[in-house]
Amino acid sequence: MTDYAKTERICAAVAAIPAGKVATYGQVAERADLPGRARLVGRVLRELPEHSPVPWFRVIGAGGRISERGSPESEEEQRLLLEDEGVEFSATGRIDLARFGWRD
DNA sequence: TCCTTGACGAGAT
DNA sequence: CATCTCGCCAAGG
Repeated sequence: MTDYAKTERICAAVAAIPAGKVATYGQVAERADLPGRARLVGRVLRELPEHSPVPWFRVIGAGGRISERGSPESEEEQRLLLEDEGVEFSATGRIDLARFGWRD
């Protein structure tokens, strides 16, 4: 399995998340047939080009929180994009996976 | 080639 | 809730 194929599968898994729902890194990894490779998912999303059609913002950490990265602007952008789709955040900034978590 | 760094995660303390 | 440890592994130094 080439690295390119892994990236493709991860992007496909992310693209499969319906609007208004969110999935965890680990969930995406499983879906991409790469169980236990959550970090790789984070890597791939980090490398995505600016205007990628991949809905990277629908991927959050297992705790229902937006993962930290260098810039707070990007995290804020993610929150706004999700809120635009109807995803709600608690007062502590967490998303209720029971309500907005993606399941087939 | 070795070592460090992570958009991670589950479990233990 | 805050740390820590460990498993995972691609990239870059």
